[in-house]
Amino acid sequence: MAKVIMHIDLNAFFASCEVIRDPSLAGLPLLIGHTGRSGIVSTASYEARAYGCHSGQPMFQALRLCPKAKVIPVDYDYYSMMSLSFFSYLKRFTLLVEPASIDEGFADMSEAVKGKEDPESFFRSLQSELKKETGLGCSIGVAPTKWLAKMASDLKKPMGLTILRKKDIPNLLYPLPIESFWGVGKKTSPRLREMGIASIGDFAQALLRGDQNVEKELGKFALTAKEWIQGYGSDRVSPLEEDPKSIGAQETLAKDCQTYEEVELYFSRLAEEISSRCLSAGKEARSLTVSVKTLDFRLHSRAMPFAEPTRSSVLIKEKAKEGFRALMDKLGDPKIRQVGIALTRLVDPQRETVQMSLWNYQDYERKDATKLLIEELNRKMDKPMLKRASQAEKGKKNGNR
DNA sequence: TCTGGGGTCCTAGGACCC
DNA sequence: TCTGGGGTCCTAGGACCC
Repeated sequence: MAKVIMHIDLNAFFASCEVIRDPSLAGLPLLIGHTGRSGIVSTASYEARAYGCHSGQPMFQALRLCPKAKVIPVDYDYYSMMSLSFFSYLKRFTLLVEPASIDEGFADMSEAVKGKEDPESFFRSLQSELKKETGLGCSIGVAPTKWLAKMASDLKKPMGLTILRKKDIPNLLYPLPIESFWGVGKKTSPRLREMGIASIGDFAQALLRGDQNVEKELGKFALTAKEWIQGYGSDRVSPLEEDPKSIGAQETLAKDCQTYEEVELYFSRLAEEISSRCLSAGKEARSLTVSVKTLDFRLHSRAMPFAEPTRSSVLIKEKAKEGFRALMDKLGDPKIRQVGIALTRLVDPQRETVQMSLWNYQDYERKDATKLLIEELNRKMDKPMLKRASQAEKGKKNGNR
């Protein structure tokens, strides 16, 4: 039985939030974003979009297009609050709500629409009630899979509503330019165009006949895309929050730098920040990745394992410094415009005792490894923890998959 | 005044073990 | 001494999304 998946996307979310806070901004061209040397537009209000402004654009370019636009700095904490009230509104209809980002999400409405004679007016009123209650406008896509729902919600903006059935795919999606295929970005679309694929319909045909060039270009994604366009993608809405796989922060430098001394303050800030976010997430990191962006906008990175899992800002900064030096050495001390640190290979501190020791083992000289491992186990582990952890390991090995 | 910051997933290649 | 393949773990870089 086909599910009823809704994708709901808040229109010009940051700008809407600002208008809600200060209604005198209504109807004005607004640019929400940072203004510094490398500021970009996070969100442009629809009035600003009429001038060609859009998110991701350098702020100075947007201002050239629309000099009278009002620039407002991003207030992420406030938008996060508004986002929460948006998602709790959705939960009135179903608990199967999956946030996809701060301003969009999926909801499994299969139960909610059951027995409704006129689903369209049901979604229409869901939309207008949200607007009435919170001031937030949204576009809604309804379809049997998440990908189709996402594509549907993009079809009409703002305040759009599109119900897309499998049989509507050729009519509604095939005519769209290849660029609007979710998952095909600005690197892949020109390559597809070179192969004569200009529309989603062309793309679908190529995938369905198993075009070798296209498959080679897309790799594993070819199979996924083929399923999506046939209406067979995932329809599982999972309300449970996933564990983060990495926690990182980066910052564009006030001016281009070359030495560690010049960027040390940035590293202090970044280390503090990710350390505290790691604590909030209840995680520790087994590795860290330092990255620098050179003047040609290329990103270079260097992974550095910790001796044992940590979230200490002191250790993070120390390790980042080491990695930075190694990276700059390898690159020949280029000028850089951005630095970043990310914590990776995150673990739950309480449950990782055994793995932690095994990890340490890899860090030691091979010849001493066994001895050190035994010492480590004796020193670090209380017996019950050891028992629990090894049982968990056993369970994992014997478990499914 | 050229182009942010938060992520996820994929790929290719290397190290190491059996 | 040479050859070799499979599997796992890790790294660096890139594509994509909001």
